[in-house]
Amino acid sequence: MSHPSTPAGHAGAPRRDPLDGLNPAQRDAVLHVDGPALVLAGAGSGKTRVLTTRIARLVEHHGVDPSQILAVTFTNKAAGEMRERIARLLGYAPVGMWVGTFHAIGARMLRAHAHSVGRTPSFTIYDEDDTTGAIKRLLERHGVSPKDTSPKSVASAISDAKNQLVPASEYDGLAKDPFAKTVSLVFKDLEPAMRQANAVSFDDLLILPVQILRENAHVLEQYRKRFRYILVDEYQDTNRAQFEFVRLLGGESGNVMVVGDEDQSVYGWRGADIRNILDFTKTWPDAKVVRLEENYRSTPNVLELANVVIVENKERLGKTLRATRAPGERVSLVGALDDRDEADYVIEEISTRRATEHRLLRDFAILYRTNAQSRSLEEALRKRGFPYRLVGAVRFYDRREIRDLMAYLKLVANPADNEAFRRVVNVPKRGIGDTSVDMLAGIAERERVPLLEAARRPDVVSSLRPAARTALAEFIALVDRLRASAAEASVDELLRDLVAALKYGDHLKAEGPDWKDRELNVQSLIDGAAETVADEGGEVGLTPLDHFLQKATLVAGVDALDANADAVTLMTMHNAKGLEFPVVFITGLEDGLFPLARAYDEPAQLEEERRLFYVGITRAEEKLVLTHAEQRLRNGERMQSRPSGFLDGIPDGLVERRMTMKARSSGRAFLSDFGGGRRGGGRDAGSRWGGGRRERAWDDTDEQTSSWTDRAASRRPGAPVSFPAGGARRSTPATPDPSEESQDAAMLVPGARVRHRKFGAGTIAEISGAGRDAKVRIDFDDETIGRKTLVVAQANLEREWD
DNA sequence: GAACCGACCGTTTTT
DNA sequence: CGGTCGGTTC
Repeated sequence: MSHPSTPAGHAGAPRRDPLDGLNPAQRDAVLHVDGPALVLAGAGSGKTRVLTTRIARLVEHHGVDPSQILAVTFTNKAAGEMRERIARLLGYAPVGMWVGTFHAIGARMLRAHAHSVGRTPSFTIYDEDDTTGAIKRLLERHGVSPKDTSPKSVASAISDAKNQLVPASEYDGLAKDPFAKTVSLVFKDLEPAMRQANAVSFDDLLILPVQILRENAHVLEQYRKRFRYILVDEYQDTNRAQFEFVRLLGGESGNVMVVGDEDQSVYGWRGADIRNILDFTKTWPDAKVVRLEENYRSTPNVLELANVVIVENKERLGKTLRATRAPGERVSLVGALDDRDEADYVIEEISTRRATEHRLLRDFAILYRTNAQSRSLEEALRKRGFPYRLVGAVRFYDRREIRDLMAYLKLVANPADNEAFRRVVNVPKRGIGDTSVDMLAGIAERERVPLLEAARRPDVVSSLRPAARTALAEFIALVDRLRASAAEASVDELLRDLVAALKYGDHLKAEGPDWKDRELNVQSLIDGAAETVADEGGEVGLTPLDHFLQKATLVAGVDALDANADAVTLMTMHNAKGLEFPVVFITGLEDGLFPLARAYDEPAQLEEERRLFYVGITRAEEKLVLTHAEQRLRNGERMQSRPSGFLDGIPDGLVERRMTMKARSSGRAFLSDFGGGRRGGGRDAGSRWGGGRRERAWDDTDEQTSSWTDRAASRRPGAPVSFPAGGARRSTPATPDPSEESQDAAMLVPGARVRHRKFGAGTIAEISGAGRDAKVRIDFDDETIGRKTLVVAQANLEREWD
């Protein structure tokens, strides 16, 4: 591969020494050759440069064959960038090196050993929906209604177990409460069912390779020999299974270099275990530890804020970012009236800065905690006519038309894929509804064959209506025909064939007015397929279709991010990890939203939220703007909010506080107070803004929230305000029905007997908070349930009179 | 079996 | 508010 545009590609021209310009710590890490190493890399400290330079050195100076290197990244996009940078350093693209996400690498390994876990190399990767669907079917088989045990919660319980490498057999022993028992039931059935469908889940991509490595000494030996050097990026986000994978492959030599930042660990909810990085030196006691603390990305102002924020956390190895750049603008903290006002402010600010600072739209990123927040921002951008790219919310591959066509392809690649079969057997409508599919499923289960096989049986066919009979025959014929051509045809050819045979265009037109967009999506799918065929994965014995499906299933939202487009970027802070922008807005800094309300209970969760804030802050190169709104539309309901607790510890002078025009003219007491700095006065006694220090329990804040809400309500009669208490999940007029309120209030007394839909009867032990955040601790009569803390507004409790 | 309608529900983050 | 699911009707 030649790189005519990169200086490194010029033959003969002396390449700059890659070690030039590295600071001592970076150099230390780069020059490390054998043995384990932990690189604690603060945000913006040049860790990618360290990783790529080290790999290039291993190849160039230590005679390591590229095929002996395994590099794991967090996203496919990061993998692509790493490849590119290594190629640039070397002056050529290395062959045989494995660079990819854990999932992609796991999939690749699994293809090679599919037989040993009862799959063929053409196995399907079930996405979350597919896996949940399969679980739903198993629940039904056990006569469990998906109503009282949601398949999703079972799926996530199983996923948690898998990520911690707890097998079904072991889980069974641990299952105590009724829910866990149900989970266990399904868990045991899941692997056989997945085998039968020749499918694996996302989690399986991690745990099956681990299983293979554990159970086959020779395979393990083979991979250990092959991967002499292992590098793992974003190590703080690895889970137990990934840890074990690395540990196994690392072997005794332990040529494992992990790079991470415990302050940026934000995937605990997905099973990531921050201990992996905190305890790395326990696993490898002789590991070399390098700290990269010099930050090349952000101005001192931004960094100082980042440090102030993160220092509140306890679970840290501890490091402090040191600025290398010249001081820039101060960080702004802006109070807005509501989410629309906030959005308008942000877009206006972008507009101004673009004009006065000659910035491109792609220099701006707007970050938020939850995807739902993108809406008002998008609206404001559209109003202005600013192009934007939205990362993550609805992935391309999640669109219905794409999923349908992909399901056809999956079924073609893997005729045992029952989830795919169910999805498309009646798309477009061909008269094969639920009853027919249920009948098929019954036979398939009895005969232990996939649905598609069952559909071929004569007894099945004869019991269908004539119309359905021919329709089913045609469907099978189509799948068979595509399957025959899949061995040779390219994926885009297959897709074109499929779309024509289904008259898919007509189908889309019949489905609704947005068919033009959807048709365009189909076209991009075909175009994308045409491109994918071109880049070769280097695996043997697989069809282009297999390659395509695997890649498509494992793409993430960020992977699609086009760095060249001149557009404002909108995304969650999770998605922003690893990215940087000259100007960054972090929006929605309000209690209950960021940090999310549910994080209050658990200190660990609150720390994770704070780390997420830290990630957001450190995305900014030159200018950071933090915003919050007084009220916000959430679930179609107006919510009153107060500024995030994260803002409390920020000293005056570090940020410049402002308000939008609307917020100022609305003249709220707390906002003017807020704008004037952190003096006492004008506020309720005990207000956080009244100068209290940071070390305060979170529990005592609820009361203030509600008292403030009440005050606001009384100040502006008639204003729609979300009201406290007892499952009142709607906008309530400022004068709520008193009977309703008192009833609810009467219920919330310690000692009162209540009944919960799922947990049964119990006694209230304790009450905390008020309003929407009110929580009750209940001792349930059922001992297997025991004591639980529930949010009143969600628990739907009934008073039990006895 | 399909189209329509209303109830419900849920909202963190993603490979 | 918006999407999904289940039930009802044709």
